[in-house]
Amino acid sequence: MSLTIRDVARAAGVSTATVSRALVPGASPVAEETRARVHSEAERLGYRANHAARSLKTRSTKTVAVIAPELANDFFMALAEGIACELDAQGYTLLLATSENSQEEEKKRLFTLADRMADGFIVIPAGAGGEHLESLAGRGIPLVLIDRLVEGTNFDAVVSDNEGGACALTRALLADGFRRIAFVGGDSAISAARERFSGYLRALEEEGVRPEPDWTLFGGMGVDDGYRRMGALLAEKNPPEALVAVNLLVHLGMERRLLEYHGGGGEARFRRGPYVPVIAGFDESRYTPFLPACRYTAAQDALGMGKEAGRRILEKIRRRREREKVPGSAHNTEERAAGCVIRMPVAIIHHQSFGGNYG
Amino acid sequence: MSLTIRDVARAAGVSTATVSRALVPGASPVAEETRARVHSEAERLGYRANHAARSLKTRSTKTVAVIAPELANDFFMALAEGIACELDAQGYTLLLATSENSQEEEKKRLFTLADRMADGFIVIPAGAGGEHLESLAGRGIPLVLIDRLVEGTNFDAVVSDNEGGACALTRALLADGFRRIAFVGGDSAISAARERFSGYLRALEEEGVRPEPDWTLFGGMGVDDGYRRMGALLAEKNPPEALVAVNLLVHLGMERRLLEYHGGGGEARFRRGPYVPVIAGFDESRYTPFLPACRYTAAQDALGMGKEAGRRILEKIRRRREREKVPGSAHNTEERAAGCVIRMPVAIIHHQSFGGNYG
DNA sequence: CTGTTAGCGCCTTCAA
DNA sequence: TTGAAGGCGCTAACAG
Repeated sequence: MSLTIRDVARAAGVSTATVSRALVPGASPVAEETRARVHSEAERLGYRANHAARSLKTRSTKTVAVIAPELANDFFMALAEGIACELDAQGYTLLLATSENSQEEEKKRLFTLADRMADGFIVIPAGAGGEHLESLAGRGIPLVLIDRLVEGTNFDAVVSDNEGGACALTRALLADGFRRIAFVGGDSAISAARERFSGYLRALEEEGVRPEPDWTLFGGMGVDDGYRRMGALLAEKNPPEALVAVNLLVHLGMERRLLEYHGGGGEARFRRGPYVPVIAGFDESRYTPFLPACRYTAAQDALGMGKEAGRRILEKIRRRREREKVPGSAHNTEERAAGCVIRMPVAIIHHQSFGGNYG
Repeated sequence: MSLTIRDVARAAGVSTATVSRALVPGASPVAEETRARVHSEAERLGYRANHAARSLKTRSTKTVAVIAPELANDFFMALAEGIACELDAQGYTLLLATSENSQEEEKKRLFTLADRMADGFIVIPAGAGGEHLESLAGRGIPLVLIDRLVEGTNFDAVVSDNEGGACALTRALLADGFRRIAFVGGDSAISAARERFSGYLRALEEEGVRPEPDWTLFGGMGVDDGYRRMGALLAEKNPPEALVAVNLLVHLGMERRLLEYHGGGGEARFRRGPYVPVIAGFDESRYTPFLPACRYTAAQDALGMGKEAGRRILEKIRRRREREKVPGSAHNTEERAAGCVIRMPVAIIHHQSFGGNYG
């Protein structure tokens, strides 16, 4: 059916070996004239190399797999776009898959894609377990984590300065005079959530403020979770004046619950209501300016994080290939450098145009 | 390095052919006892089939490529999740790539992925041109469009009832008593935009209303475009009372511009301002309840569309394989059935809880 | 039901 | 600088 290297060889009057050499950039030397002829013939015939055959031979697919807990998530996809940007520049293809927020799925995907010989992986871990990741790394497959760390492991990673961001967010609320501040949402299996929580605690401690025990319960990372926790807080006799949301989804759920609480009848409800809290939340997006209770957000540099992770994985892939070139180096020469964690700064944004002013 | 089928064969005391037959589900008959032994040995050794070798032989990768204009887009990713859901169920892998809103990129990606032998493609076209798509289809590669059609082509497609949705949206505004209604955003290269615009026109005609010429200019599909168009409308001496937004991004830009216009100082601005329009827009999301001017949205069933497209592509892949089984059938037996376009209904949602009430 | 055999298309020593 | 030849791991005839 389709054209092979042999067709090109015949057309150009050379051997298949020469065609291969002429077509692969970094290959052995070929006479300039020959190379040109091969290229023009290949072009003329519309030859396209068979990727499977090449992979079978070279054991490389020029592919990096990215596994995200979900696809319909602005932040994760912004990370993915950053990664894609870096990979494209190097002729690599991005393979995007979802773990559906399940470690079991994550593991399956990971192995499926490893079988397909992805050259490397960038993973946003769905949970706390890291055995499957270790197992990949044990096979010598390059891996870098992004956005979240996995406790007890030592992988290279690119994450935000979650602790610092949450601390800054909380400090901003304290500086505004609030003392009764709750932390909403979170999941102890997710490093970003733990770090943000501890940043919140640190800021409070600095000011000698102690939060109510009820206000420091984790409650999940989704919209529903924020909705529920907000509902619980509304039921308290003396609710917090300000809130720190662990992420945008939780933040959104909280705003939704507040909207309902205030009766949803004309905007004046926000002044009329007995309870008007202020929210500071992680993640900035196109939508945060419209969230009524939102006063501060911590903006992560998702694109930058993605690019950084892309660079890291390409570097590891390159090093691996080099290592395997040298037959002398046994498998135990396997890169065992300590996992290097890059923390990217976050920017605190003050939303004064909307929600910041009704309090 | 890694285990091959031969290692398993040796361990199980059978030939490689038998191992292959035992491991592939739909293969030739194998004695139950043999199959069990092969499976247990494969398991014990931790054998994993080499995908490249298998693809090289079978010319199939069990992969469907999805090309979207961008990744960080809730609607596109919701389509992708619908597709993934269907593919997973059939043991196929989703390969997600982005065209970065460029036809040139779309074309490159398409060919790259075709070389990697994706078994089929689901494309959200970035623009109006369809030569590259035709070229793929000419090679007999299964393809279905989603969300947008390409003029002058005849591919299978799954789209929303854009015309009907926009018409319903506009009718709702008319029923509320508005007569001066503008259409904002759009791109003549994108079928969904054209269809929505014509739905808007139809509703107006039914009521004998004629829009200002300025109010029917397309102006792009992004946030910035909505922002700019809204700015232009604000500058008019007699601006429209109501607006139909071509999509959520444009809608968002419009809301942003309105926010600024009203001065961003406390919520009372919405009553104080001289100009308080109502917006009806395509796409429902978690955020639309918070958009102050938003009264109606047309909710597309993205998940359902994705699933439908997934089913369609798998069906085409299946048929293609069958067709190629029969050697008698020449290439011209190639499926040439008229492209079947499925139109999914949209739901009109009334946002009364927030923006709908201040007008 | 199972083994033998012959490639799939490409890259890569080894010689020339 | 180029050609010849072998094999990557797997599947699909064809015999047995």
